[in-house]
Amino acid sequence: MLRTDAARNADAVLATAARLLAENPSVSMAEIGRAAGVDRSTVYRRFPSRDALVAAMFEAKLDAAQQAIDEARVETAPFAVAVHRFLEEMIRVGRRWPVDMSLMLQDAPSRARHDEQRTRIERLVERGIRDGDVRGDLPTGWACDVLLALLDLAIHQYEDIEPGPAADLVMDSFLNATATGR
Amino acid sequence: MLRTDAARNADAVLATAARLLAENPSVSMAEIGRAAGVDRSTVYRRFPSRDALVAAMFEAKLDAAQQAIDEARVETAPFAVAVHRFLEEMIRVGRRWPVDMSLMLQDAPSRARHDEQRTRIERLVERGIRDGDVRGDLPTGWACDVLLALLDLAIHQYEDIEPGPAADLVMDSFLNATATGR
DNA sequence: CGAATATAAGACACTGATGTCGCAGATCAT
DNA sequence: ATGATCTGCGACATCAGTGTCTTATATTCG
Repeated sequence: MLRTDAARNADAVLATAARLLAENPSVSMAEIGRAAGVDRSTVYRRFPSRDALVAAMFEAKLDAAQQAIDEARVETAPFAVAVHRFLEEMIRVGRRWPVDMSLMLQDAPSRARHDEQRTRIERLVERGIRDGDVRGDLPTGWACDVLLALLDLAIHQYEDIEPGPAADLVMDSFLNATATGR
Repeated sequence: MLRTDAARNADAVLATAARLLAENPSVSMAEIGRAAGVDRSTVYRRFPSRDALVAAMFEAKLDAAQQAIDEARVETAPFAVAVHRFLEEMIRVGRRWPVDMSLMLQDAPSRARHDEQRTRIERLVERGIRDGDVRGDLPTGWACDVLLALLDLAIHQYEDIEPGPAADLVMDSFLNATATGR
């Protein structure tokens, strides 16, 4: 078990890494450590390599995303409710872990988790199509991609809007963008 | 004046750099050269430094974008026509130069050009709001950001859709997402 | 308090990328 | 064809980042 100060440092390093890597994917371990208020050697003590740090950070983000999707009950809640809960929680997650998942290139285990989470959202949107809430005459995946693109927008470029209202906004644009005629 | 083979090599290096940098912002000069079919020293012969190569590549992309915006007559053509022409041409530009403009961080002159181009699109969307084609009750810039986010989607994730139909799709989602009630 | 654990600081070897140079041979233009 | 230009190849110095190690000091916690 980690001592409390050591655990606090490890958390700070992870959060700082997410923040710096979001802006510059090739930040050095020294810079991450400095920004987190610890020495470079301390970073290496907790994470044996740069890759290990990056992987751990993605795991932390994936954990948070997992919880958000689970709590949104995307498989069982009514469509609109599920989408909105997913959006609001994911806006929080995305802002706490601003790093983009596309940096996680061929990290097999993390990629599998990420793909699985994405699949659950795809299924949610497909349910929206079956229920008549979303148009079905669009290219496969388009509605889902639009939803996620709008989500990214709300996360990174409208940070002054609180998660709740931001989710409202994304939801509104998404439903209109992919609305059925009825 | 450059000899024709030298010019062809320079073009290949620029295009290859855009492609590789899009996937990995820290590709080496050697890798870019190899992918472009020339030696590392040839890359350095044409571009005195890595930064110079990256800057030249962004300039090439900005030139193409400039032409697309000019030809779309975004200030004078009817709103829907201007938007569609802009989208279709920018899809071509974005696919030929897949690198993301956010990598161009503090390159002052290029950034100014980019900001200027973006401002012209913002003004186009504002005209759409004045004309009643786009809702005006959204946060400032939201409609424009949605348009550009959908454009990025069409450029990078639906490459099998031709520029024309892809522009139709983006246009449709954009107009619905930001539609006025009327 | 005192033992266990965490830390900063510095030295070190290693690697890979950058940028420069010279040269022999290939390629283009006229 | 022949002079000018371009190229690949290899060598080289330089630099920054990685990862390892040791040591002396600081912090936590029982």
